[in-house]
Amino acid sequence: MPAEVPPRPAGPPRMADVARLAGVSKMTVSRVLAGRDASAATRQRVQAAIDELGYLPDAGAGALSRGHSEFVVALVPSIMSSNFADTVRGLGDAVTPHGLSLLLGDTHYHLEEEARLVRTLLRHRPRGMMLTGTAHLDSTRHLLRQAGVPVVETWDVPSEPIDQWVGFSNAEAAAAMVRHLHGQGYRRIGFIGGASPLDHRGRQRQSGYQVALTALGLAPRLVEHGASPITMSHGGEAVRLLLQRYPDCDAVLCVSDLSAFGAIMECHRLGVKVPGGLAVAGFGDFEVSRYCEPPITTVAVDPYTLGVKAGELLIRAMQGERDGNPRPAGGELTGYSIISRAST
Amino acid sequence: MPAEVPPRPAGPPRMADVARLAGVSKMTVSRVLAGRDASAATRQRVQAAIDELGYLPDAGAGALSRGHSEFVVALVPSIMSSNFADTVRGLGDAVTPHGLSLLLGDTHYHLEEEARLVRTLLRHRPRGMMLTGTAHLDSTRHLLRQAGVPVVETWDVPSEPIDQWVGFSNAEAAAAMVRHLHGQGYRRIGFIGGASPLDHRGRQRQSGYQVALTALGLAPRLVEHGASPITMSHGGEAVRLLLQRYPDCDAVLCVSDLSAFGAIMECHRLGVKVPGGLAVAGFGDFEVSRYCEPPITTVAVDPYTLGVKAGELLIRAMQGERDGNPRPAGGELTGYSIISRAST
DNA sequence: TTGAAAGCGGTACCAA
DNA sequence: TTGGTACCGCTTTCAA
Repeated sequence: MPAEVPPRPAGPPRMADVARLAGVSKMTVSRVLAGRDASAATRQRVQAAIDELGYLPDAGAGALSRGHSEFVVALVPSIMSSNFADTVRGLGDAVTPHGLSLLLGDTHYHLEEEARLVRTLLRHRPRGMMLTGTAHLDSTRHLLRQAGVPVVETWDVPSEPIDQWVGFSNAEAAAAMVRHLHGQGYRRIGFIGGASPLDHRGRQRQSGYQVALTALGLAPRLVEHGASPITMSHGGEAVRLLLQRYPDCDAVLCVSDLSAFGAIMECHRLGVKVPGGLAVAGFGDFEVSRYCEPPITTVAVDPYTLGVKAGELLIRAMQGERDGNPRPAGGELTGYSIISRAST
Repeated sequence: MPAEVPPRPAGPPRMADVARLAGVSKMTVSRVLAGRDASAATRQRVQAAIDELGYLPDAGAGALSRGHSEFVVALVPSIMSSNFADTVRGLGDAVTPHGLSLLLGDTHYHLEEEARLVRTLLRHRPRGMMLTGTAHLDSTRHLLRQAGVPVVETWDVPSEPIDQWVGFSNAEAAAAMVRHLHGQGYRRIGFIGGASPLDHRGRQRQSGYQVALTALGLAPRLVEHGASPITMSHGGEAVRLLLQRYPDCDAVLCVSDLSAFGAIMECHRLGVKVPGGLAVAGFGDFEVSRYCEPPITTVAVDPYTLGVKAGELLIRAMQGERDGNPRPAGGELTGYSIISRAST
């Protein structure tokens, strides 16, 4: 068989192919695609050519020419956490209608990995970037500021914001739960958290617990156990340690609903009644807390809306850049609410 | 204040800036970045300039010039499902070490949305694409085949594969669970599934249940309730319906561990003993099934490894393209296992 | 080992 | 309303 001479190096059809088939210039094709001025007849011919060839404009080439991409970055500590997944979903729902696509990065709760991902993903010149949490390496902050890309930090209140933010105070929310338990009559309130210093939100919750407890004149009963992400099994193991070290505990606040659930299940096995023997409260309002037995008292924080709001802030920042307006600084404090259920 | 004349239209530093600062040509910078031939002295000067300017190469421009991008697409029905999130994590862990970034799409269990996402994300000329499930619109298949991008379908066994695949037979796995229940002595086995025809894997599990039941000479007891994604509350509601319609049920297989958990919690409330009054089995081996009381008998399918394998198949296909080898067709059947716990 | 020129696939700008 | 040209930032190719 004789070597065929390929007319073109194969690959998907280009705008030039469409132009040729429609008998117009590339520019006219470009205009039709952008929905700009073109006669009805031309528009139709071009559209026919596009359909026939199955032409899809190259987003990268367009971005290079236009000067900006169509990406928004979402960085989460763990996509496996339904909480963060929900925030990503909210972000997606907010930005995809604007023609933007989501670049996802999972930092695995490592600030170094976060820095690496920021570097890598910044190379794609995203229109905006959502970060989870407010603890970042200096190099990350520096990179982000220098890149000038709109940033939204979420899930916490930054003491030193990179740009915009939307979140709530994990410390205050945990403190509110402590006061709630105190209001219910509990006095020997323990805390089950993770052992990892990297889980900044977990540390904040723990510190809120300690501050509130001290304010009430009570003594802390603390168990730090398990690496992030905190799981149900961590909760089960931690509650054993708690009951061992502090047998007089009448209530415990867990750093996450996952560990609260694990703790309650372990209590079942140990023959400890919940809430009679030990009241158990969680954090995050996971689905499991609503449906388990007993349902778990928790702090609800609405992760989906957090993501939606982050997306809206990014969109607004993008529009501001287009219109030459200064970036709207500051952030938004979102609420949390104590949901009292049968576990306390 | 006199109008300043901007030397450049601002923006991040370009390769030309690095070249100027280092006193070399763009090409030399490009070579240093690619780790190709360059004298040690030059290499050092260039690196110094890169560091000083904080230069990050533009990935889009590079992709345009090189002829291929650095993206892999992950399409899931719902990022909120810890199962699919785990697969995305596996895919990420497999491809990011190769310098690739994840473009995420959430189809919300809609084939039309999937088609839309495939269109949009194909415009970024990804190196590979992971799809969840094997049910797709014809237009989606057509688009993908025409684009010639390596595709891996996951979480099921395609009867008409688009390209490669890695998964297991949801029908067979459900049938195996039915046989397991039968082996435990149960004879009046019900099934709780979703009402949505869009959840193809759910339908497959249901059909596997029916086939196995028929083979055993037993009569089906079916409840279809709730839209995808199936939640814990769906399970609770469905089990009420089941016990109402088929009060003689001695066991039930749920389409997901989530609904199994919801069903068990509802049984607690109804005063139905599990497994004494009703044995409950799930599907998916979610964390909650391991730690709840009683622990749930389920089908384990290892979603993380599914993602890793999908990533490896894509990487291999990419390498094959580079080396001019034909795309390795076919797929990989992954295992599942019945995990017997106290709920049955 | 290094550099100059061309071109990847689009869009902005200006002219017709 | 349409087309030509330059150029976005990088890599490939070829020559020095």
